[in-house]
Amino acid sequence: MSAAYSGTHKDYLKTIYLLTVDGGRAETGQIAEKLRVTPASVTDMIQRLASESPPLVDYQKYHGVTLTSEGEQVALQVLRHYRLLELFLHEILGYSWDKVHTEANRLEHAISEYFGERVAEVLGEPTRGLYGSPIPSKDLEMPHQNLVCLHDLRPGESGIMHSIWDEDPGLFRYLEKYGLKPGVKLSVLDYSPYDHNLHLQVEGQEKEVVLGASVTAQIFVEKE
Amino acid sequence: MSAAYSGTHKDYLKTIYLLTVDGGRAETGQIAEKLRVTPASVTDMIQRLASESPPLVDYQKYHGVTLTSEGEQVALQVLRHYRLLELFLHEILGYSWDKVHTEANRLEHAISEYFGERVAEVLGEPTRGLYGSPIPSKDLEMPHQNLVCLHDLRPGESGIMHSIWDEDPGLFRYLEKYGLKPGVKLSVLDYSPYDHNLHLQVEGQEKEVVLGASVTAQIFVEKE
DNA sequence: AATATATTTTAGCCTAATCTAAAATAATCT
DNA sequence: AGATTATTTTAGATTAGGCTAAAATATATT
Repeated sequence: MSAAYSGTHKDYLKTIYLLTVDGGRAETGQIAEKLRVTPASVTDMIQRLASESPPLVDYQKYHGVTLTSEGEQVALQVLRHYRLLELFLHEILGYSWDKVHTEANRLEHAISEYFGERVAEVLGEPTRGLYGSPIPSKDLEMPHQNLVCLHDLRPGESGIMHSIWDEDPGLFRYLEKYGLKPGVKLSVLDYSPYDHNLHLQVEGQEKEVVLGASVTAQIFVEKE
Repeated sequence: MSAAYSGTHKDYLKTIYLLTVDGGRAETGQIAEKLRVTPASVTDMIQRLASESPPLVDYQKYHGVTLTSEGEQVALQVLRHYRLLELFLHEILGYSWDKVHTEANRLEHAISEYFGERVAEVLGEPTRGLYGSPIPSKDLEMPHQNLVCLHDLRPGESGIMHSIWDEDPGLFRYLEKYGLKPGVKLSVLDYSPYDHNLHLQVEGQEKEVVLGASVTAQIFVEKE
């Protein structure tokens, strides 16, 4: 199936995917930051990705990139492996949240297709990974979901906590203290337009939870 | 503990270790063959390994290398990870014998120290891997064993099948047909000096097993 | 001991992925 | 609109690891 793209190629494609799921284009600087390389290196790599045949990205000078459908296939494949690995490290090898990220990244470009599928089977073909992140299926379909940003919910609306942007373990642990973890139901009690705080009723919590905009902007919920 | 040597360095060190356990020096050509690179590349790499500080190999031009004790530490560390991985792939992920080898090799230089130790724990801190290969302990001691080559046993002597040289899955499956696998007791019934065949009594087998020199030279047994 | 063969080393070159510094372009602010 | 600031791209260099072809050394054979 998938040709043998280098591990580095794959990193770029995964990153671009993540930066463009919401529809925009991925900018050189953003990619550089995520990948911790210089913008010059990104430009370089992007141009190589664009001149593969078939091209893996659509590149417009000074205006960032999007994935072509070929690029997206590769990205989804990588993302599948990556998220399976995260889950695997946590569930089978007992890794803590914090350690999962780096190790999965390193392993990601070493594992074979076969390894990925073995892991998937051992884990019971999961469709959700850590932090509730969606795992593309074997034939690279993203599990359907009606996700909105918690920040955009208003009083009376409710949903199920799904995942957090950026997979930041620190934030994750912070939210856990308020009973906020993937799968938990929540509803919005109040919203104050001045500070953009949201007052939430969280399933299993007595007291209401108040979160600021910088936090709610990070949280995805599946709307009911 | 161990500095961050590159994955390629580690491959070389592991290979050199395996080629020198029996006391000799590893020759450029042998290393090249195992690693499937040209002899020129090997010379190059060897020289780099020799000029690390501290040096990882003892190199004498035109006369191959041995590991320094620093090099051996690294090699044992790699070997530990490698053999843990092999076992892990087989036991936990259900890999067949044949597939284990390549995947373990690829994974080997991607995994962290921590990963290795997690795997070790999940497997129950094993001291023997696939094919009965010895796994260095966490503090890099090789499990003690009184190994001899089956080829050197004579009528009346006996031992326990331990492992095969080169970890060739094909040969391994062949031997399995005669009940010969790690842990099985065997004794030598007869030896013919003309063709160097050995006649064996194998535990659990009715008929005696006759093996040629090219096969017995590949088999290690733990002498009683 | 001299030659032939085999192995190892050197020398020079290549590619992928990165970097820095300078040039080009885009975005922002008065 | 023009000037300043920020971002992106180019150009040229570097490093690791590998290659080929030719030179050096060792080993084997007569």
